[in-house]
Amino acid sequence: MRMSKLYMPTLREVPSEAEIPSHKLLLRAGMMRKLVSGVYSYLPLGYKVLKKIEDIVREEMDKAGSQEVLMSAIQPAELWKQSGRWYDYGPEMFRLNDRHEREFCLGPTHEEIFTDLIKNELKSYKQLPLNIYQIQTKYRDEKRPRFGLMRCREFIMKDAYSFDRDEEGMKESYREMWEAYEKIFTRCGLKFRVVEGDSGAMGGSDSHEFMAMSEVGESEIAYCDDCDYGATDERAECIYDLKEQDNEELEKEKVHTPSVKTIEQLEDFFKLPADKFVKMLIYKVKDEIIGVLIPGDRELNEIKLCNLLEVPEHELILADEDIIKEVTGAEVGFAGPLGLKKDIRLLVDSRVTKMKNFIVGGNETDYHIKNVNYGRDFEGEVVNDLLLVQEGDKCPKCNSTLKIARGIEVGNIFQLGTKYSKSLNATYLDENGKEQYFLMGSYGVGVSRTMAAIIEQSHDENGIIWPLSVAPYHVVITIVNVKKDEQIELGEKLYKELSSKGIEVLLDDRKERPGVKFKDADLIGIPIRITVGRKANENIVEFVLRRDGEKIEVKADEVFEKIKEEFERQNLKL
RNA sequence: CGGGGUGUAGCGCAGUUUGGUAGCGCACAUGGUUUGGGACCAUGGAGUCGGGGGUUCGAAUCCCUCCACCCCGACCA
Repeated sequence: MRMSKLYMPTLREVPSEAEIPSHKLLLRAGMMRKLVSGVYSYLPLGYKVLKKIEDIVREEMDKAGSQEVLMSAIQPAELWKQSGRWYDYGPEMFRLNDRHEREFCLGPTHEEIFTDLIKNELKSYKQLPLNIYQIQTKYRDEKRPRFGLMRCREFIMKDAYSFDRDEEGMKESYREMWEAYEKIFTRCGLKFRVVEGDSGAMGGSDSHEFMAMSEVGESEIAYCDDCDYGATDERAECIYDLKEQDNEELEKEKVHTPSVKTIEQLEDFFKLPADKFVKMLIYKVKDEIIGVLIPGDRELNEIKLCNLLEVPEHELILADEDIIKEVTGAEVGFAGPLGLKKDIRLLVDSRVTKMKNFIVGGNETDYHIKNVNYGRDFEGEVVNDLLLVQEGDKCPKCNSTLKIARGIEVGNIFQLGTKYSKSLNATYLDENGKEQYFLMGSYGVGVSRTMAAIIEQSHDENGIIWPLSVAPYHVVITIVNVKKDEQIELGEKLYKELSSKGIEVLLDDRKERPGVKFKDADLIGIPIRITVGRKANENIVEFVLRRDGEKIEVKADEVFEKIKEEFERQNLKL
């Protein structure tokens, strides 16, 4: 491709809407433009990258035995009503009516549609397992689209669905997808971790998330360097040793604590560390009031609480002032398990039962009670673990120390079980002619998000640094001065030669000053640059790698070999 | 959806406090000089000042209202 003809509107200045590197660089490099909030148009360079990522996904899915199909983005409401998700999905779903007032939505995901597709024709156990996928546009009316391609309202996703006869088969399909995903993200050049996820709203049992490690990631994960354990913060099991506790239970005592409400204020007032306190959080779940007791130095994990109570997250509401007053008889900040005005369900994190002589709110404004002990002074439903992990907690697998990091969720895999086959009545006949529900799995890759994740992990102050596997072009030939015939001739010659050998080449034949060309080449992140300049008449050019910027002079007829070396270094065939 | 902020030429911004009819840099066009890391000079084109309503002789500026966009929180590929 000749750059004089390429539609590549690069920007010197960053549009003020962009905050993170991938968003800024995609705009500056002329790879995409915003249409409206959360919806982007892909320009030639950006679309090329997207297609490269798609092709990697496609190859690995095909190799794993999945078959590609293409479904519509527009879906009838009926199927969603059958699965119940028409109501559960909420305002995230783009809904629309046709001229006959029939209801539709723009698909946020395709479990219902895939299940419906196969259920009338996939009838025998002999046809199983089946795995089908598509690469297609998804729509989610996000509460807050942000960070460019990171959280969009329209995005490109690969979604796959497996259908198996039994649990064992489903697990096998799951494992195959796991392996395919590891290959996909490795080929995209991403540093990633596979972590346990919370299956929450998708239903089903086991799930894992593929996290591209990045500071700007929206998910927090806990992981272990000494083994392969990793989990999202919502899911991670929280294990830690309590500090040494008193041997004897002391007599409890009411203490006047005027206006001392928060844990920090209490630490200050009592001159004691946060782990000597127990805090009580009060929640409203439907019509029930629930008190949750956890150690003062820890945070509650609301997802774990939701899973325990078997309610969706939006039904768990932190109690307001009025409810707290009603339950405790005191202002906010003095809640405790002793002497509650109302009989409420009390959940107690197991760690609290092991603490001795701790301090709790007195259920009376400006009072706390010290030397409180579980069992002697109060009782409740003991729950093993309701806490949010912290850096330094113990690894549940190997007892080593956990670390916390941020990640971009670029893929996930779910074991769905029979959730959708049951609600949509999708069955096959087994050897005995008996109807059985399919065991399903669903597997997503955020294709457009992966593009952003690659940039987040691979850029510098000058622009993007694409790995060869997804770069829009492998090589850019920069002609320093287009008024010099020998430079043009050599550039053109190399352009033809390399192109004919299967290398994707950009020829910078623009009538621009060299500085502009170098800046653009760096910005758009072409992995290899061949500079044709001063020594063109000696048949010598410069070979530069975008990732380290080191320049070496090579003879023009050795360029191909040098390029080949770099392909090999990046584990690519040429 | 709650909290905060912004909206003036394609992009980045000034002008708004104190009303007087719109400006700077980049980009774009033309001519010239330049040519190894975003050149310089000259000339030029480009604006419903987010929309609507109001106050006023007069509104980018004051008031009301609607909208869009961005950031922080709860959700997800």
